[in-house]
Amino acid sequence: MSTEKEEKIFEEFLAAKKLKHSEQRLGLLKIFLNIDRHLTADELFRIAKKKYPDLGFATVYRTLKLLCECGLCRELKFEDAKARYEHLYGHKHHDHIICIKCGRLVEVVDANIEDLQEKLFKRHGFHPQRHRLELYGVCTKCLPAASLGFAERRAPRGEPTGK
Amino acid sequence: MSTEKEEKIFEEFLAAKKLKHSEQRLGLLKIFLNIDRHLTADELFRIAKKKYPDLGFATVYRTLKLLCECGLCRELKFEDAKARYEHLYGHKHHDHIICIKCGRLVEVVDANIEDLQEKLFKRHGFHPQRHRLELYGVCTKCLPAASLGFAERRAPRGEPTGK
DNA sequence: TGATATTTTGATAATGATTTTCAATATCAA
DNA sequence: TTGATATTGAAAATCATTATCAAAATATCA
Repeated sequence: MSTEKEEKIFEEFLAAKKLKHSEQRLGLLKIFLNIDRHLTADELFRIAKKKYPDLGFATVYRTLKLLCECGLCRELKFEDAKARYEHLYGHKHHDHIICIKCGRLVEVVDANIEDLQEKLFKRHGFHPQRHRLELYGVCTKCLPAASLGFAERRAPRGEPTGK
Repeated sequence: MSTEKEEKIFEEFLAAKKLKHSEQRLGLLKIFLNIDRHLTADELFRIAKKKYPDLGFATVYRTLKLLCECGLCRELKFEDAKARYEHLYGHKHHDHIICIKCGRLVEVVDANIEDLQEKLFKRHGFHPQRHRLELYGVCTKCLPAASLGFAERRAPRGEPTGK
């Protein structure tokens, strides 16, 4: 997969901040861009460790932070403790619907909702910066189970259940 | 302030769950209901400690969890690490606008947005459960400062700046 | 009431994700 | 190259939140 455009963005960002290019940084970016799901720092660490056996934990966190700063990555914090990261490679702005039973994640885009959010900002005299919208519900696959009386089961610490 | 109705809800919830009534639990509820802002567990702890010098940390967390379960309290997780709690005493459902400069918080209600969210749930075959909407922007008070070139200053760990 | 069983409590240790520290190594500019 | 500076991995530190546990409080029922 060609990720040159993103690599260039990252390189330029590093240069602009007078930071240094490094094997790990670029390597992590490539690996990250080629995985199309929302990863925790730990998941990315495990995957990247295969290619870079010496890779350290902290480097993953440090690099993800840089990627967020230059707009190639977005940090998501759902209802559980750990942060997840999604890259913006071939994705436009979107919000998320999360199934509270199986953890399934759907990306949604809706112009109306974006417009309305802008209006709310204006109405309260705020200069819009960003927003976060998460919809929690039960997906079709899980609905039968839910209606069989498991609906009240609580996911541990509000974490999207399952995988 | 009369919080009898809420106290009754809590008592009945405890009874239904075969839990015991206790001085601390009711005391915390009263203190919590009489503060009209979004508290962290630690803030509530410090405040309640004045009335109950022996109060322990864990009890505050435990009680807040119970209050959430019985619907008197809602846990909020903004972009920083710690959870905040708001009671639903005299408040209907609302979302939040947060100023990323000063941390000011505004509660917003908008029927259109609620409707649209329902539609999104339906469109993707989800059975709605709850949602979370947070709008991050810069409030009027902070706009002059922002436009003076401080706009790029980063709040620590994404936490709403200031107090 | 009082005895007993069960919960709750506070203090403290444990947890788990993320950050910091620091000495060794890599990168860059001249 | 060289010297200055940034990055790295490992390990320790942080910070919010939870679990543990013995003592105290509360409920049950004889």
